[in-house]
Amino acid sequence: MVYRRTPAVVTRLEDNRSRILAAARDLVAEGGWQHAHVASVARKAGVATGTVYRYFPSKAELFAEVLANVSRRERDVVAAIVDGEGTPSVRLRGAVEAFAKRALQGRRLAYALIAEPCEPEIDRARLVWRGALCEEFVRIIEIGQQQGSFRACDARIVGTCVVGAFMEALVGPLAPEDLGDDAVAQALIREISDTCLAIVALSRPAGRLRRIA
Amino acid sequence: MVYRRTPAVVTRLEDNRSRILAAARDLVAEGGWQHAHVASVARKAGVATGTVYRYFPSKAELFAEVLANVSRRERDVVAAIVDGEGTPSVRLRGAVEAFAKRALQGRRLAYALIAEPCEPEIDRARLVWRGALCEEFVRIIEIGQQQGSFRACDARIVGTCVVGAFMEALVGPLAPEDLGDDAVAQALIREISDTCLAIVALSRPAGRLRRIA
Amino acid sequence: MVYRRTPAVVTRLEDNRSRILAAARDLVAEGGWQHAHVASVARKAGVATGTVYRYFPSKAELFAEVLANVSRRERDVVAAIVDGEGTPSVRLRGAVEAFAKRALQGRRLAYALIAEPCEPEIDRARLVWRGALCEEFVRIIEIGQQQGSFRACDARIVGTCVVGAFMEALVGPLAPEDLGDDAVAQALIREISDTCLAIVALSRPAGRLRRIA
Amino acid sequence: MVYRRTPAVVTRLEDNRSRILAAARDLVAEGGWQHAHVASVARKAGVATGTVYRYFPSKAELFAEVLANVSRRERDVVAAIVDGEGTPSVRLRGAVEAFAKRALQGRRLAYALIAEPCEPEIDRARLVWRGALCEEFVRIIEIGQQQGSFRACDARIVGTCVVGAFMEALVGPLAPEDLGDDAVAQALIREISDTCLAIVALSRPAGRLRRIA
DNA sequence: AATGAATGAGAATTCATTCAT
DNA sequence: AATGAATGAATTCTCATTCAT
Repeated sequence: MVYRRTPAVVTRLEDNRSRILAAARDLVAEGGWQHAHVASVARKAGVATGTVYRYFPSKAELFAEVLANVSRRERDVVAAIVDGEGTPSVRLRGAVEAFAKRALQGRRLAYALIAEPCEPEIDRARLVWRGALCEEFVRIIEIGQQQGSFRACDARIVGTCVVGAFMEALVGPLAPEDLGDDAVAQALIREISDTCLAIVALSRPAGRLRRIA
Repeated sequence: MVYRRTPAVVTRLEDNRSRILAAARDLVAEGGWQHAHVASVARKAGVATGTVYRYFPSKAELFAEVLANVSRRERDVVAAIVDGEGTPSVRLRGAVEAFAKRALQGRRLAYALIAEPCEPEIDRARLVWRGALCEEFVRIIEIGQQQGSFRACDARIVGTCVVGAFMEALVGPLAPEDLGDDAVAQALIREISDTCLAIVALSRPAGRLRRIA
Repeated sequence: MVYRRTPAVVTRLEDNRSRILAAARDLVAEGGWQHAHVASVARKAGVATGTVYRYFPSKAELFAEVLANVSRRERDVVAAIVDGEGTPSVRLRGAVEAFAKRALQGRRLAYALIAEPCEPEIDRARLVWRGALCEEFVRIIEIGQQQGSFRACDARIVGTCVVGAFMEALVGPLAPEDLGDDAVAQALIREISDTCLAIVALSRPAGRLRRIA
Repeated sequence: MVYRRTPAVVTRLEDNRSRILAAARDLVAEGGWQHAHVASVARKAGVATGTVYRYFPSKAELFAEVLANVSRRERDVVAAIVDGEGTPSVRLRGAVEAFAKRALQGRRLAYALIAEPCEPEIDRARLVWRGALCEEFVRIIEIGQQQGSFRACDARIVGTCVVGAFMEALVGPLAPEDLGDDAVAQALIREISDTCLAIVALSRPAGRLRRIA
């Protein structure tokens, strides 16, 4: 009882909590939601199953926090770039490439967190963070529009398209699987960031050009 | 044997199989894979659970067929447009808009079939059809490139981006939910098809233009 | 209705009944009771599942009849030998060898009918026919005892032992599997019939001899 | 972890595992494999069905262990006698009688474990232990042959016959059912062991004696 | 008489959550 | 605070039997 406030125990508690979170994250990174059972998490964290429930009220909330932790980090990285130096184009390209590089390092995790839903409650958490990530892209698009670098468009919708485009090409089920070669990965990232820039580029789409001509 | 040829029985046989398929599809359309249990399908189809197994060897094969049926239809619609008349730009825009219109009519179903996985076996079927749909977009991009209407790029990657872009904006978790208003839906579709055209448009990306200039 | 008595239909009925019985027997001969489903029987017999129930009130009664048919034939063969010519020893040996030869021609069937139980109701039928077969061996033992050729013993118990001995060696799970070679089969049958004769031979068992000596 | 060493918990763990095994064994002893369902075992053991799966990965492995436990004990008893004192005849007789006495105490169980198959996986376990038991009888026969006490024969085949003979008379479907009377049981056992000795006795089979004479 | 689709009770197995220790 | 065994509802699949046609 008294111990509760002693740093040692707090550390211990935090230790356990962190280890459970880390174990959960690693499990998702390895096998997606399919194998992310509470018992597996506990085993990997080196605690008893019941202990998981001392720190998290339910499986869903545990994994929602896993998702939030990872997603927040990605969002922050992107946000820092959006708020950084350079033209809107440079920043948009930088944000896409930064996200891509990180996602490619842990694609299974990225896929699970981004695209692979399972329980509705976890899905809700995903929605929040996917929205937060998208928001950053909406922001840079709006900045670009204000500066006259990007074409006029509904930034919210186009931002969603940008996110969809690079995610699908990076971690979607149709994304190339053999990215062991760094050069191949670099080329993929380049192509994707070119594509995302094209989405917001000033020039009118080809279809309209013709019609006008 | 003899009965097989009587229209009444043929109808009846087809009826049940179709009703099971329809029930399965509707269930997915309503609640995603989460609630797509064999027992629910049977109840909704008005048959016994065992009857489901007369027509489908397993739950996975039933839902794989649901997925294939819907997906094939979408793929065929898109393919017809890709093989149709008009400039590559007109055709790409047409394909995107046709898919969008249809997807918006049953977004929950579209989402489940496109993005929401569950059992690995069903997932495999999804992959096939998602790949087939993507292939159509790759094709029109390549046609556009050959005719000089679209920019030089890796058609496969960019095709994936196009698919990701419009799917995310249409049925992804960030897609707008209140599309009851037809005008709003029309505007969304327009914006998405503009965006997809922008992806392949001839003009060089804005980011590079600046740098060069 | 009227047709019922016309020979053609009677033939047809008998035809169907026989085909169902034959199909059932063949199925057991191929895969034991494990795969002896009513639907499989019907398919193999070329009739509808429901038709099986026109001729047999239940699965159990169908297979009980299969069992009875085959077993009766074996019993009759053995009975004929028991009632035939020759010394009791010759007849006992003949009966064992006749049974063995026939059993080896269809060991899966023999095993299923003799040793592999499944449903209690079928088991009851097996009991009857196994008893009938055993009875023939009891008879020949008693004849041998009356003629002073066989040792004094409880013919019923020893008859059971004889049946157990040759069945175990012939179709039991420990029986040799590779009897493709006729010479090997011949040797096995010889050894078994020697053994069965030894069971009833006049000489006192070795254990007693020693003690007396 | 810590608890594991406290006797109370060890007892408890062992208790439940044992109770499940005992319940499974009793269920087989009462009704054979027919009524040996996981749910019944759990009910009889006083635990939830899920608990069974904490201790055994599958129904088949649970019952395979039941079978192995009982069979190993029987095999060991027989092996000890085979490796014990006395002439081969005395030992063979002792082994048969020991097995018989034990088998008569739980005939339904003995029958189920010895003869009544059900699931192929359990069957495989049975085969192993039945073979192990048989092996002991083969061994004593070979010992007897080496010492000149038993007749020349294929020990493997004749060992199988011995096992078949006493099993059939003891627990086979033709074995007498009313063995409540100890005297009757004693007489049965005596007759069976006499018979098994006769199988290996030195004297030439009667059939041959006659012919030669 | 024949058909064979439909039935539905059952059986095995999983896993998030609880709770006595 | 930690443990981890126990729970049991939920889910998929099977197959003997029935019955409308």
